[in-house]
Amino acid sequence: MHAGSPITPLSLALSREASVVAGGADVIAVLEPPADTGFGDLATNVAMILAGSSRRNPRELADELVQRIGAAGGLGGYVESAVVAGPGFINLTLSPRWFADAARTIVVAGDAYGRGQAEPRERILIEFVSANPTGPPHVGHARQAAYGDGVARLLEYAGHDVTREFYVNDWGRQMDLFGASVAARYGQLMGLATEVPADGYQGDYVVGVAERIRDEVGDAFRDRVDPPDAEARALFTALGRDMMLATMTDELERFRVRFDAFASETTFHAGGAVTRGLEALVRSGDAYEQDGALWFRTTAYGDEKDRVLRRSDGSTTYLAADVAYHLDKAGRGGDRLLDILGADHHGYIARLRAVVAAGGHDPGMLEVPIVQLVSLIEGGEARRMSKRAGTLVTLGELVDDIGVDAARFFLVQRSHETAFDLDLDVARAQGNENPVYYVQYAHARIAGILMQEPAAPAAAPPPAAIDPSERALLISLARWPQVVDEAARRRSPHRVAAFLMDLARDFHAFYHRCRVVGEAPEVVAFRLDVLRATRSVIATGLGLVGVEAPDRM
RNA sequence: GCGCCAGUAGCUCAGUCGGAUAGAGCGUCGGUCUACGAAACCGAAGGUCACAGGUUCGAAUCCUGUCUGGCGCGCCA
Repeated sequence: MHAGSPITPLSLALSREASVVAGGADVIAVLEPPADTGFGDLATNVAMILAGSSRRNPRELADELVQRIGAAGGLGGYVESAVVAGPGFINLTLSPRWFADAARTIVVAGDAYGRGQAEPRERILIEFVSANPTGPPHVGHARQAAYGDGVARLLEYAGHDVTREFYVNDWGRQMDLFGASVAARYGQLMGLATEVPADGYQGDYVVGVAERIRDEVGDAFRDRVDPPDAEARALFTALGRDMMLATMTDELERFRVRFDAFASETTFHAGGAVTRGLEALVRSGDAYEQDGALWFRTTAYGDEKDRVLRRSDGSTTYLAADVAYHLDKAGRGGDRLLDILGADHHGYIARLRAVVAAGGHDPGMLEVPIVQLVSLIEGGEARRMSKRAGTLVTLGELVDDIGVDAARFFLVQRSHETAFDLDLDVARAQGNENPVYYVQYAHARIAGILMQEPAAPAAAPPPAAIDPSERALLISLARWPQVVDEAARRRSPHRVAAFLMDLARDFHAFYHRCRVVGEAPEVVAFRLDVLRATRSVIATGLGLVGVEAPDRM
């Protein structure tokens, strides 16, 4: 049951009849495309559902329901025939009037067709990508960005109030190492024999960071980097952080991913929020001292073991900052928190949930979708990537290679729960082996026809006959509101991509069987609506996965 | 050893709160441009849905067990 779908009136009318057959029980008849299009346009298993509760023969119930459909004038003239098949399915063949009305409805709704299906509407804070600003974003970040932004767009379209947030992990050991690495490279630029720490950042981009710092400060720190003093370390770390964060956001923006807010780990430390968070946990009895360290009793909330918040040397762990951050997020008054994490962080979920629960919030408000790994295939072989050796493929390189549209479509096409291999040869292809162009081409083709501005009569009756390809196309279009709803509820933008492939296929088949220009007036009128409706839904769907809908290619 | 995710066509993957003969793209084979864009369409071949039990009118889907792969199991982040 989805507002705006041309299937909904049918479903409601059928539900009324089914309730009567069931003796007054409340029934919802779900209408879906049948397994085989030869069976009809839509099918329902409602008789089989009723058979279960009323202990009656499903086929007998179906027969009765079919009679009532006939008596009800074919559900308002929309049903041409209804037949019982198989174990008790009812197959409906719809009338030309339904198809004409459906196309018109979608055209009139335009971009709003499918929008606002969410119930109830929520204020959702979605955090994703969140990385150490110690290097450029890589392919793994790209998948998380494509997924996180896809979910955000989907939730917005479904009617939720969404905020995209990037948590900057700009504090701690990794940042210190990064700062030391930058300082060493700066020293080398000054002609010194400084060396990047063995466990530091070896990538060439660090040289670039050092060069830009040299351009700013000149040789002022020449004598302070071998070894670097505290002030020098802080400066190189801070400048490096700013540059890398700027690189990340620039690259992500080029990838069509923008954030509404940034949260800095350093800020939580500097502002005292980390200390206050730990004190709150101690006060509530959720944290305790042992062996000189401060422990978070996460086992009380389902974790397998307790976790250290403050080490015996007095320094705080990553988790301590996340306590502050998540208490902050949970306390902002929204309904739901989404943390998009990579597969290597899934062991962290129980800890985050414990933070939310210990803060007195419903732990159910926190959802943590896990994005599995993506690897690159080229020439039939896995492309080796190592962060240490600096051979990671960056987001920027990926975009330069295959383009934003292909990158986003490929990365969001597969369920985030599945580790998958991205074949660069296929993604790079400009031709027919590339799925993203298959969908875009459908959009461009429609634009091409509409640009000819074919004339149509203002008000035309439905055409006498509807082609099978038109039936398939309209039924697909009618499913869109439900696709949006399911994809949003399940945080699964890949369902949008899969739908677009189906829709494009239906359109291309229609295109080859049905002409628009030069047909009878009522046929032209109908098919123009079909074209406009299809173009609108494709454009909307592509927009939800961050891909452009070109008028020509 | 424990936890999470996965195992579906030659390859990459959809489909998983039970429904009819299990799908798509790529690849392979064969057709289709003197009519709106052939970046397209039509057709064919290709499957023990990892395996074994169970639940029921009906299981790729739910339950149990087994096998295989990825990731994780730190006073790292």
